[in-house]
Amino acid sequence: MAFSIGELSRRAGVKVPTIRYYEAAGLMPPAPRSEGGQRRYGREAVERLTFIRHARELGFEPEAIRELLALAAQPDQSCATIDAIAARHLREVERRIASLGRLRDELERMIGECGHGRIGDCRVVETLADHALCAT
Amino acid sequence: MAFSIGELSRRAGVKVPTIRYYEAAGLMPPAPRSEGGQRRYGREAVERLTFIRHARELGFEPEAIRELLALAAQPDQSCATIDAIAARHLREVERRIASLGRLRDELERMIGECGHGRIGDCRVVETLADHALCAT
DNA sequence: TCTAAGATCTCTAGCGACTAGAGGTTCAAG
DNA sequence: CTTGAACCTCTAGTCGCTAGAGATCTTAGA
Repeated sequence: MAFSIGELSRRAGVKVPTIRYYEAAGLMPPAPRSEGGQRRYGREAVERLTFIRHARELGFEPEAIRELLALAAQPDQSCATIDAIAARHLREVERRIASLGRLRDELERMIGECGHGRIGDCRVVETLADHALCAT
Repeated sequence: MAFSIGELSRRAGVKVPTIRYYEAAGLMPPAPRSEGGQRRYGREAVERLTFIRHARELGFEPEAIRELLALAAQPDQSCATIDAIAARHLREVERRIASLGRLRDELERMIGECGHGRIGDCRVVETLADHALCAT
């Protein structure tokens, strides 16, 4: 039921010192301690930590992650507050999906042309250089 | 035609010191200089720099960006080489799109429930905590 | 043509987010 | 019990920027 930081590290795929760092940075709550002062974790810690890792890999900054985590905790905030925050993140997420979609199409096109025996010209730079993708 | 680093900064939305840092880090090529030793840029620099910024915002590490830029430069490498690199990036991009798609759906659901006058429970953490999303 | 304000130059130092020891304590399998 | 792996805190280092300091270049206006 309660396991060590090493076990949490293995389950969530996050290095031990990084977990301690996240605690110090306020992304993870202070873990309860054993008699001897070692951190003990439960199932929720794995979920929270895995979420943090995925969100980081997707390019979200700690501040944005903090806000998403707060959304999840939602300590009886008003509907309007939650709605505004969620809507803002939704727009950002949609922008990213659009950008990645273009990059995907371009990579697929290149690979497709490769299959037909010729080296297609690569336009990945042009694909993601589009200013329409900028945050406004 | 040839403009300054400040102008490039404005056009690409990247801070001046960051541009110099990218040059030192090898993400941007060494810029040609004016008589007095100031950097001068052309249109391609804006595209390349904007690409780098977008890719960074999407969570790609400098090493991955370097590889994508190399793909774009493609100095007559074999089709197989290009294909392998592009395919690897394609898989990664598809993983990200899938993750972001889930997050989008979850945010939409929350906002939808909000519109119906109640505070929906937030499952964004569970949404991105899924281990199936991990790089394998 | 000259000049002065604003850009740019290099260099060093700082910050955020980790990451890697050092030196000491706790845990748990045998 | 013991003992070795895992954990603790603390300091210091790396990476990707970011912010000065002090000197030089550029350029618009007199």
